[in-house]
Amino acid sequence: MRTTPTILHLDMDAFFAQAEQASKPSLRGKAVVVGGLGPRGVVSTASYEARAFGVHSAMPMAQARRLAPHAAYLVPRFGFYRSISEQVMGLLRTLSPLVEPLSLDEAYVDLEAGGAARDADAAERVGRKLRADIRAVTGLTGSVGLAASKMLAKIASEQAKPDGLVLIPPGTERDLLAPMPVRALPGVGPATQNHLRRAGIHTVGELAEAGEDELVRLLGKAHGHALYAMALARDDRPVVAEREAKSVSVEDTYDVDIHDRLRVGLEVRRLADRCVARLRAAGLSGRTIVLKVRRYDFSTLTRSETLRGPTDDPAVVREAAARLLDAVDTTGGVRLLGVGVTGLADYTQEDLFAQAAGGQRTSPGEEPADGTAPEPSGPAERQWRAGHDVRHEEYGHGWVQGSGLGRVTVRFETPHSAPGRVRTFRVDDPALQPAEPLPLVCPGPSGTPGDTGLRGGTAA
DNA sequence: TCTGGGGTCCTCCTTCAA
DNA sequence: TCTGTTGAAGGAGGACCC
Repeated sequence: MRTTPTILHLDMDAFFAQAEQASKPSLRGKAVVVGGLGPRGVVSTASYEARAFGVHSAMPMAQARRLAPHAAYLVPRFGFYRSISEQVMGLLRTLSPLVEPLSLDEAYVDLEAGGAARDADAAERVGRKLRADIRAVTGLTGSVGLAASKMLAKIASEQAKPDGLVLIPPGTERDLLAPMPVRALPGVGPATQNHLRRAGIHTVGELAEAGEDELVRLLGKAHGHALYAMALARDDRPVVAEREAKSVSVEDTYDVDIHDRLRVGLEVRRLADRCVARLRAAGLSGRTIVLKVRRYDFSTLTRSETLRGPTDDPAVVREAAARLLDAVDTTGGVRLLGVGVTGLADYTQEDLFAQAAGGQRTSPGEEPADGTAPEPSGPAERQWRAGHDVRHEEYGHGWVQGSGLGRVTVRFETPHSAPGRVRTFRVDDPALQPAEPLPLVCPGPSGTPGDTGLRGGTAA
């Protein structure tokens, strides 16, 4: 492991919620919850104001509404978040060629590889400037952790949140980790925590004391070894810029359980087509088709079939998925269906199976650019989704605050306006059209760096 | 309370061929 | 010819992450 804190972990603060607050002045300082708004939706991100009510990620939306009934509830706009993410990742790549994105709002950077920093002071300067640049370019805040390994850099950024920077000086790692709960370590979830609790292990220090053999006995070989190393603050994993996808999948949870076997078959077919569209868009094909079924009682099963060769043919994937479905009992109803492809190969490779099948190819519909599921087929009536941008011929730019009963409510404001007024229209009002999100920062000669507050007791 | 969607990795079991 | 061993590959499920 290196001896300088030159691995940087960036984590944007409550990213989706913060982006929505930045684009909607009336929501600033208010509780905002982003997630699925259907009866079975869960919270993707809650703003810090919403977290004060106990709302957090992965919580069922119904529970969030009980805890924070006055919060703004919005559906995610992945296309919008992706465009902000690309700006942030661009800034990171100016620091080093070794940037490892973990998601839209998180990444590791190896500062040493880019020559951006060789010691603690330089690393901290780079971290401060990065936070200022992110604020100037995107208008949003992110937290930075700096340490000598990926694990510690991530723990540092967690401590820095929100809107801060924490550097863990090399040599202090074990003392810092020892009193922390085992859940602070990456890879320890509720099940592992329970396992360890039953063995009387609650903190990272106790984990280290337990010894490697005991952890392997409790948790299995891979997990035991890995956890013991982390408890001793040992982590040699390099920052990896390019990661190849290992699987592609799509799944849908239905608002109401599906009982009709015919309908289940049709949904599996649709999912297979969507999965192949994603596969092709990535220039991939795959050998193993996976069907996922979650039943009415939340029990989940998967069935898979490996073909003789890789395919990206929708007909082949549809047929395999249908065969797998034949072997699944769906009486009682299903709440989720999914289709995936693993065993991926470059799609330039010979597609043996498609050839064997006669090579007939159909063109499934492309996924929307924002990666969300297509609208359910139904009446041709336009759907106004909460939080999405619109433009009105007379009133200008705004966003959908809510819709129902043939009416849509729009708040007219932009990222740079004062909080705007609300007006209601018929859902089919021709003067109202969907619109693209507006930029959060006015393009100007140069941005004004924001607050570069440094927080955390261990900060140098 | 009632649990999304898209992934990765690990473990355990079975089958099959050498 | 029969039996036992071993390793790879496939298949299912679970835990975890954002």
